[in-house]
Amino acid sequence: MRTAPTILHLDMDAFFAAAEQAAKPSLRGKPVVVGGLGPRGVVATASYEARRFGVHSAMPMAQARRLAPNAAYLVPRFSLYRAVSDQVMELLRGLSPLVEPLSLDEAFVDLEAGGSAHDAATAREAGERLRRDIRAVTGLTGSVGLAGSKMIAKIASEEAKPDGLVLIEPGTERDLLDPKSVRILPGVGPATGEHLRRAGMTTVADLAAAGEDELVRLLGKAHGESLYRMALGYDDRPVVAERDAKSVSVEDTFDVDLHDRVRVRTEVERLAERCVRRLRAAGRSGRTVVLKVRRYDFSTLTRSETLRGPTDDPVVVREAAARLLESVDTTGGVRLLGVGVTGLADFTQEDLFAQAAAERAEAEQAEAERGAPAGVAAGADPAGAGPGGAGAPVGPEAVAGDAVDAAEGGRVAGAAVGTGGAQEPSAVAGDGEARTWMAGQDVRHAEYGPGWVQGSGLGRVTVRFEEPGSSQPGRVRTFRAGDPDLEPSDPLPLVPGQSSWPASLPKSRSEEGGGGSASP
DNA sequence: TCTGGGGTCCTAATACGG
DNA sequence: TCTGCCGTATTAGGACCC
Repeated sequence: MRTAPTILHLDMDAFFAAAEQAAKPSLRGKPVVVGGLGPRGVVATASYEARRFGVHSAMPMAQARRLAPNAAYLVPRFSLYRAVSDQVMELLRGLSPLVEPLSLDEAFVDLEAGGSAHDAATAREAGERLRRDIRAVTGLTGSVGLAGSKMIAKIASEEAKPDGLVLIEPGTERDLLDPKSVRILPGVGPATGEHLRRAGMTTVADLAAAGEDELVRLLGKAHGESLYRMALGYDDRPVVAERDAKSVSVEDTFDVDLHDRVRVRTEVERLAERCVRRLRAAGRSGRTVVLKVRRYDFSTLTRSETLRGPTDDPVVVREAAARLLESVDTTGGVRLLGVGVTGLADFTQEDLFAQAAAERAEAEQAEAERGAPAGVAAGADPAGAGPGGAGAPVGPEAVAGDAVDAAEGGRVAGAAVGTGGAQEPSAVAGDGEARTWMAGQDVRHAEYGPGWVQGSGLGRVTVRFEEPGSSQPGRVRTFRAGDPDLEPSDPLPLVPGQSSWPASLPKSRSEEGGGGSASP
């Protein structure tokens, strides 16, 4: 808590959707929905135009389509959002070295630590200048909250949306908080909100009036105490620049529940490989392997195993995940599988070789001691099998809607090496063969230049030829899906001629980017 | 056509060494 | 030797966030 409103919270407005609209002139002013396009997809971001139809994030895509049948439905392109996000974060770091990113589109900045503001007037000035700079560099709008604490700054930026700035003078926090729903406080979600409602508390003022003891009785010590402080507007959490990740995980929801035990096992192995690839890319290793299974009825269970030391060996993680799967009942069907690693450490290569060897030796010894034939589980699957051995390729079926797999269809093509799925390379095949085109993906045509996929199916792909700088909607043309003149391309800067735009987007990051919904 | 993916943090039960 | 207690890990689950 400080006496000057020098903590800034920036929240980009409808970020994914706004970036798509900036990239695709024909979508400006129209409802745009970004999210998973598979049968089990959900909305990641809806443009303000789409929100008017009642579409909002986390809504099942099917419901969104019913509400706004004429909106543009696009798969997320994380490479684009990351590039824009990098530009924005760079501007924030110009204000202060103390920048705490919360996600691609949100961050706290400690203006005081950066010397860019010391009172309300200078803070407001810095905030307005930031908003102008963001618009100039990215073409997008962001909302800014300024306050003496993180919590209030975040609530202020929410108040400022869209495209505004709100400054809360320290000392006036409770005027802002008191009438609001308990749900605006961080940590109060659907469950806690309902809990509080049943206890007769719906506003923040109700919480403050109830007192700390009552909240602790209701919600437990940690949650109750922190909630009481928040309700009074007390929050002295500092802005923290760098925070190391504490876990790495990957998961896939399947378009149709998996029933085949063998298939479940191959999927777990694929996920383990993907997880390790991410772990290694981050230069980390982990000690605890976690398996996550969501069953047909949406019940979720996790199983974990802690190793004797951290590892980044794919064999070790895969085998641990497979062991964990043995203890899970999957009859009835599996909706989602996930593999994660926690207890992260920075790794050293030597340790890991030793670790893997020790791990295997120990396992074999254990088997031997039990009198079981050595290495039934371990030996059955030689290390060489690799990702290629995993699972039937996901068949991109033109019929049931395109967007079968990972978010970044287009760019993934350029990075097929890094992405375990056997299906992606199909997009990179140069000729005749049918390719997977994802709604929204960037392409370039040898004759017509840059454009984006408007739709695909039945061996055809429809492309609109326009780019961020175009002043009006571009022409639409349809090609054979296998047209050799058409190829995936990287996103262009939203504001032409930006020197801060990554010249070549980092291919190695392709592993992230959710939406991965694998066809059975 | 119900309900993504990648995280963090908290709690409670249980195990274990002393 | 048995029992109680304490602190620490491990494991599982759940709430929450974007």
